[in-house]
Amino acid sequence: MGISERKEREKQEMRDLILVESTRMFIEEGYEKTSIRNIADRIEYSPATIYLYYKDKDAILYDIHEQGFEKLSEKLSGMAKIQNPYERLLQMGHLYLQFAFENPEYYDLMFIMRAPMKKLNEEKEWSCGFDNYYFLQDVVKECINAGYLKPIDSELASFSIWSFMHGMVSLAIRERFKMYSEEQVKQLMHDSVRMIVGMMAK
Amino acid sequence: MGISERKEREKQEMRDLILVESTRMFIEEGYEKTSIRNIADRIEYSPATIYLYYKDKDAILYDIHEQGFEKLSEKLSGMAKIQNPYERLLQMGHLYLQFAFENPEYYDLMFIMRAPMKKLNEEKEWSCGFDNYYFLQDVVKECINAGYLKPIDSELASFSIWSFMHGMVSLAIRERFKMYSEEQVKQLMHDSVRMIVGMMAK
DNA sequence: TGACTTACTAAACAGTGTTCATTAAATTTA
DNA sequence: TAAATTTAATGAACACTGTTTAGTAAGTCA
Repeated sequence: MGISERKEREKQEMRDLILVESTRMFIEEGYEKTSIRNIADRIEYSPATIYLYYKDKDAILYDIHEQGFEKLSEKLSGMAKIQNPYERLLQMGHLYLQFAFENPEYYDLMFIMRAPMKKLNEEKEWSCGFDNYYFLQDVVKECINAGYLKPIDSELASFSIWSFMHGMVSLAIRERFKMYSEEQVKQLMHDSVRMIVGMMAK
Repeated sequence: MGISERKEREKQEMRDLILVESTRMFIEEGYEKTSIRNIADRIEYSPATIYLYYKDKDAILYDIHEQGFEKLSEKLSGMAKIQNPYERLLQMGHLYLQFAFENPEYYDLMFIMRAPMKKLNEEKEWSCGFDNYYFLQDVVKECINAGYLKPIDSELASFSIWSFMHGMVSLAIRERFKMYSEEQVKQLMHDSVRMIVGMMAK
């Protein structure tokens, strides 16, 4: 029976088509213009068809948000080769900022918007978020064990570092740094990473 | 001419009525249920009437967001009596967290949501935001001058502290701390403030 | 070929922010 | 006081939104 397999394949292709075009619209045209009807127009199907492949709009946003985490992981992978864990931690900070500036819409979806989180309140846990957080914790632990950072609680340190990084990025993305120019904000952010991590260093 | 003054007064009263009831709905019923039509129902006027007193929905949200800053200022005023600037800075941090936990909807509007910022892209500057930031800067400067904090750049330090505080709060409000219970998050936050400010101390 | 299943959609529902012509009331002018 | 004018308020519409459902057309199977 090759037919049912072809159908399965076609169903997956349709889901992909919706996801790819939704993502493109979300990134290129912004959240405002990404409505179910606009997506339907783009893929040349009726709005109702989308609901045969995705439960609701939040489910699409959840999948896009997951893709964002894949992109972030790619970005951070360029950091694994650094031997010194303290240098790795610093680089991780700078790459996080770079990711946020290069993909503000993804970042918004991943860490600020409410919509994608609604999906997992009922079903699954937020594994893509957990993975990155535990990854940070491991680097911090390594830094402490190797004596690069003060002997602080690694969980508390990771919590603080992530909060701090996210604070800078989200204030920038949601336009709360109006007292500074964009250039100033970028400069302050990178200086800030050096200062905060520097203060944790022995 | 008492008539034009009475009219002026009535106009202001109507604006107040809209603002008070919008705020009540926003805080009690949440953002979802605060639509122009719902507000109109509540004040027993037609939706179109609201547009005679507010340019658009964002203008209402801007005024509510300003009220939030007043509430925050009140909260922080309970900190002025502390003589020691380092203790004052620490207390400021804890009060900021307390404000956010007691008024998450206000906090969201003040520092996360895009809507209220749209209004001031054309007209004025974000003075209520500026005031609080400069206030923090002053406390930090005082701490440095009095020798409680390391001789770091006060602007960079304030930038970092605010970012860090906001990061914790906004990750909590937008439900990104799913790896912790609510109690754990609160504990981590307050511990975190002590640790970060502690590391800036001499 | 006829029965059944699947894929798709037009149309509707209930909601949103916003605008505008019209009405009714208050105020000013003659 | 009566007429003219200004002001305040609204019903109804516009152009959207996410979502559901009944109905159609095409593909698959017996």
